[in-house]
Amino acid sequence: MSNKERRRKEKEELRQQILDVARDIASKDGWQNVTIRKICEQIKYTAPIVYQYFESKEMILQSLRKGGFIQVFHLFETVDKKYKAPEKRLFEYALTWWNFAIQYPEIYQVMFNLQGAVCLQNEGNIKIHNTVMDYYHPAFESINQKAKRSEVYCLELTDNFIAIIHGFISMNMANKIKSGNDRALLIYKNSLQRFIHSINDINTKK
Amino acid sequence: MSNKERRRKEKEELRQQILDVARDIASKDGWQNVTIRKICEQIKYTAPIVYQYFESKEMILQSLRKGGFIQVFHLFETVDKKYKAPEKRLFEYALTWWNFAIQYPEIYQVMFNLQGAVCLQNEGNIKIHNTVMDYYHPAFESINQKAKRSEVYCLELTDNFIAIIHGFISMNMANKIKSGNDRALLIYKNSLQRFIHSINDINTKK
DNA sequence: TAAATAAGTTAACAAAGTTAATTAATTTTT
DNA sequence: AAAAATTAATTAACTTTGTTAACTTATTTA
Repeated sequence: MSNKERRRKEKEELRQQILDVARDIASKDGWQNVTIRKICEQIKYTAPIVYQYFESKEMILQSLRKGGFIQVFHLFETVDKKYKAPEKRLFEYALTWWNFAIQYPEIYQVMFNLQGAVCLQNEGNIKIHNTVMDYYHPAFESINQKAKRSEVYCLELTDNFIAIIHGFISMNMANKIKSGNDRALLIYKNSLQRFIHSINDINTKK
Repeated sequence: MSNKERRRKEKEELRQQILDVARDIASKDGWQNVTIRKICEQIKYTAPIVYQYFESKEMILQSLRKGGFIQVFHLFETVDKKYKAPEKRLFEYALTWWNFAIQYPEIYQVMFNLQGAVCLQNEGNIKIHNTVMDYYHPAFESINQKAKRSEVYCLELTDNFIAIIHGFISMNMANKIKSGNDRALLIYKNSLQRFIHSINDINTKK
């Protein structure tokens, strides 16, 4: 019966391989160039095999998206363990996010429908974001602790925080940071500091 | 000879019609569903005709992108005429941008490779952004006037400004604003205020 | 060993972008 | 005004893509 076990493992591995190859092609040639047949070329099988593992091409992307969110979530947890001060945490969430996007741009693209990575399924169906992982939460908590204001207002700050992060990252991804690519991270950090600082001000002035 | 004139005009009109129909389909069904054949169905011609007007499908998108940048640029000029105070201008640029994205999401998508509008041609070839129109400039000027710091630092603030704008808009476009869609604009405005405010602080504290 | 199941391949479809060949319409030239 | 040349448009066809159906080959089960 370890035969069956082995089979299951092999299938699991092939599934993973499909995901890996898709990523690999995306990272080399962009998501437009990820095709079922190219994937199959690399996994040494013919095209219909893929459909034993994924209902459709879109499901491959979706799986990668989900994996991306889970991974970021775990990175956030690590930050939570390592840092306690809310402003430090906020800063580190943002750095984590940035690093993730730099390290795995293809995944970031598929997570946010950027640069030709189209995967509509969960526009509207935001379950993945809201239930599987709520990537807002850690940031929200920290802003909550720091701003000491109404929940509504903290939610607003959180949206603001996310917008800065996502804005910078996607601008950087599209090469639209004018200050130059080498300075991009520095500028990002300064902007974060400025934002976190502005929460302080609001607080102290109150 | 007014025959030739008329012909030229007709051609110009058909070209424009192709662009309009492409937009129309994108706005109704998303960019994934914009196909040459569907465009032709609506302009009452067969597919190869399109290639007399556009080298490729990508060129259609590119033309729309360019048009989008030019339009935003003109809107910025209007703001410049209407408002003189740098902080007011900054605020109005951002509102202009937001309104544009709300009014023409398809165009915004094609301008920034969002939501499946893929048009790579000018990744790298940033000429359209830099020479045809330099959408950074109006914001940059105002930040310059307001912050009264080194050029490098102002450029940095500009990047920050743009990141907030683009971050909010694309988050909103992807329905990721947690505070709720109706509150999105309000939150956006507050965030802008917070940013503009933070420039002030830096200034006065110096 | 025969029957049932699983795994994989080949063949084929439809839709998409694109190009070539061909026909229809118009303009130009004689 | 008729023939030649040019322009406009269509049909046919090619390639690539996602996807499915039909078929073949292996493997497991009885």
